[in-house]
Amino acid sequence: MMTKRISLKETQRKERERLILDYAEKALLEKGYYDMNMDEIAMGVGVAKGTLYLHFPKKEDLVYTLVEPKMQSFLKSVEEAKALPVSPKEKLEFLLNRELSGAFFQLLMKSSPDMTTIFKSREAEVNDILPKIFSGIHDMLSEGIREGLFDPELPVEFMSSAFINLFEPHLYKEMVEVRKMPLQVFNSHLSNLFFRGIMDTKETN
Amino acid sequence: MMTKRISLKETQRKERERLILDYAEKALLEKGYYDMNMDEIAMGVGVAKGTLYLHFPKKEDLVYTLVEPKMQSFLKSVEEAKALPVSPKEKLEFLLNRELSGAFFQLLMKSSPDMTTIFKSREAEVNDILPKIFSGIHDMLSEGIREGLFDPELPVEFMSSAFINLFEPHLYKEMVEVRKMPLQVFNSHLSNLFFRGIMDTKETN
Amino acid sequence: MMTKRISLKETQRKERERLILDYAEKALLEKGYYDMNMDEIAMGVGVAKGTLYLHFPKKEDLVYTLVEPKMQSFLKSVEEAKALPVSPKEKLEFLLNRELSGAFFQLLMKSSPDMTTIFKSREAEVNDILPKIFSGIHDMLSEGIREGLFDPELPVEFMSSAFINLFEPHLYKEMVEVRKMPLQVFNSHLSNLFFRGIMDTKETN
Amino acid sequence: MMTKRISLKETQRKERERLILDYAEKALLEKGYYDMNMDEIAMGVGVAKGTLYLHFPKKEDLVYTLVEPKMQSFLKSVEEAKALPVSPKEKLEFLLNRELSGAFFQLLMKSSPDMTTIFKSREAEVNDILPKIFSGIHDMLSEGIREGLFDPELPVEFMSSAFINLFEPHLYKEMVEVRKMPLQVFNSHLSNLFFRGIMDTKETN
DNA sequence: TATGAATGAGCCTTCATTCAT
DNA sequence: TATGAATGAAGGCTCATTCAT
Repeated sequence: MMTKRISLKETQRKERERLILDYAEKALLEKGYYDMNMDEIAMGVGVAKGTLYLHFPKKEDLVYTLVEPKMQSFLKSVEEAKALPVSPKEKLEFLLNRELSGAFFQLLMKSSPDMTTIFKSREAEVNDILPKIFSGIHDMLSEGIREGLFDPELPVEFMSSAFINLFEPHLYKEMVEVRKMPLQVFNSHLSNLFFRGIMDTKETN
Repeated sequence: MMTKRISLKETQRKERERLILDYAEKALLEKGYYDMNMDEIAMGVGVAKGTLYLHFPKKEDLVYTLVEPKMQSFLKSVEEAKALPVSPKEKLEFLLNRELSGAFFQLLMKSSPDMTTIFKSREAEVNDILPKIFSGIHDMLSEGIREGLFDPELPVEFMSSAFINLFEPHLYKEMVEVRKMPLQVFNSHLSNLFFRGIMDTKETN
Repeated sequence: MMTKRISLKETQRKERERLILDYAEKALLEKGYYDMNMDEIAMGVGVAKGTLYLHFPKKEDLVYTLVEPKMQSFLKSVEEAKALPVSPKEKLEFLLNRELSGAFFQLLMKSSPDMTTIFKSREAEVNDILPKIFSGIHDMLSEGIREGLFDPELPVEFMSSAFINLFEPHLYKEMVEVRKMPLQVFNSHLSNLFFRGIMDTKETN
Repeated sequence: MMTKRISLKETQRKERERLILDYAEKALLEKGYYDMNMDEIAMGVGVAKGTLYLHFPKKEDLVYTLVEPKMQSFLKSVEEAKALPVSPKEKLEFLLNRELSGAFFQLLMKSSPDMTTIFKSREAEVNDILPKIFSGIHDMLSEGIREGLFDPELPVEFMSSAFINLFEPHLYKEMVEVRKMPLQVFNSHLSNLFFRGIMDTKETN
């Protein structure tokens, strides 16, 4: 019974935290880090300002809490992709499929000047995650080159940066959310575009 | 004589405005909209803070004045490209070559949440320029499809968004500024990647 | 039986109140009124914050409850001293001995600007106790003057303020707590210093 | 003329700063560090809150700027006293005369728990001044003992702490400000009290 | 009765903008 | 016209106090 009550409270706490994070994510995406303010979030969620600070000691922490699991999930997908017993192209396609609609968000973040502030305050943690993501992708591309699938004249860094760019949310938003292109179709277009782009075509010539 | 003096003053005024805009551009790129502040810009340019407000009534106006000519120049390039008596592919390559190193900047801006604020305050003007840019690109791509060059299965909007993404500054920065890849090489990789990606390859199969 | 249970509860209540007061006293002395906060006290005592408010409706009340018995005890000592069948000098020495190491604390309080806030909220009570303390000391000093022991040229108010100053905790802290001077020695130095200072020495000349 | 204008502005600036410091000193003495707030000071001085921050970057700095010159002036008096070609007793009397009515204030500060905060933020500077004050007084007292004037049985630290206590503002306030005892008379009572207290009286016995 | 999550007033500080000189 | 001191609205954060459980 004691346990039940505790877990009830804990549940409510998590729920509240979820509400805050959801609202904050929306605000962050719409307004950016600086234009979203703690008052407005409190209002939006329907709690007092102080309550936010029970969950997140700083504004930075709230935002980082938002971003961190997305980076983690992305990293996890990268690692799963790498471990698949398929061709590098299929691995990367798996990754695109898995992450395009969801967690790509963090990469938007990385490009925003706002995010620099946040990431600076968590440098150690960020430096633990992001490089792993990049090197995972790098590995898959290198593998593809070694196997003669991808164009050896394109530097791997070029490919990986271009690949990362695919997760940039504007294209996704425009095509899937605005123009209602089915996600499947969007994914296949995107991977076609990219893989035809990096394919080693010399044998064809 | 009167005219001369005025035009002298006017010249000085323009010069100063140039200095302010140059410094502000650097600051904006390095720190983003919120972390660049008017004090710092005044200091950096070597004028008093009040002087900034003689040139730009709001911080927003300063930044918009920064972005606007870049959009205009981009639009001009689009129109020049369209008018060239060459294939659509070559038109788009011309555009890439012309704008990659310079004015793509504005598109970074557009993606940043900060910029939303700025653009909102100038909605009318922005809505006059941006759609023309997109439709210009759209036109060249459609032309390419009609001529059987580009894959008709890829929606034009998809192609154009992907094309716009090429100007996203991260890839450029990483490859050209950090890794010192020559701009020529970078351009050719980029256009290879893109055009192989959108090429109509059915005949090849 | 009813009474017994109540008194048991009452005992526990008092015990807890004691714990709170003890912890708060330490915190108050170390950090002052504003840097000691209710969270920290609750934590330190091992009760919930709300519990503090069952005992003391305001932070001010907690602190006043701390100070008040010390003033009372000091007053009691003054009255005992007055009633002793010995010389005024010995009465005052008794008072020094009795109170130096303990309750002088409240007087530190009085000098701190923080305490002003506290005392203002309890003006009536404070005005009932402090004047009695001062007049008790005043009486002993007057008696000593009348008996030709103390210098009649020194105003009594001067003597009494100087005497009160002896309880100022800095000297005590420095000598007894930091330099480990035995309390006996400290007391005798202090009373020597004071009484030689106020002694009527004309007859010696 | 240029110079004149500059010095005029500078004069006004100093005047304003003086007003702020004066008001802040009153507030600090009346309410203590925490109960005095920047809003109230701005209001009281008749400037906007932001203006305070043109003069003092932090609340702490404002208060420290208040306290620092008083410590410096006290130190200067100590050094002047030491250099006088008179007896140690007369040196210390000179110091009492000079500082009693004015700058002793800082020592009140030192005892207040609030001040701890301020001093912590300026540890280096404070540690440069305060020890010099104490050692200067210490030297004069030691000199007096060596010359057989002061009681060699009283530890010098005891004497010096007691001497410092004389500057404690309560006695002064009560006698001079409340009871209107002339400063001269107050000083002579005080030094009588103290010096009779520490005098070496063995030869008399 | 005891708890501790929730509250919100209040404080310090920043910075775009104004305006007297 | 150019200046830069002055302004004050707005934001992040703290903490005494309340109240549902």
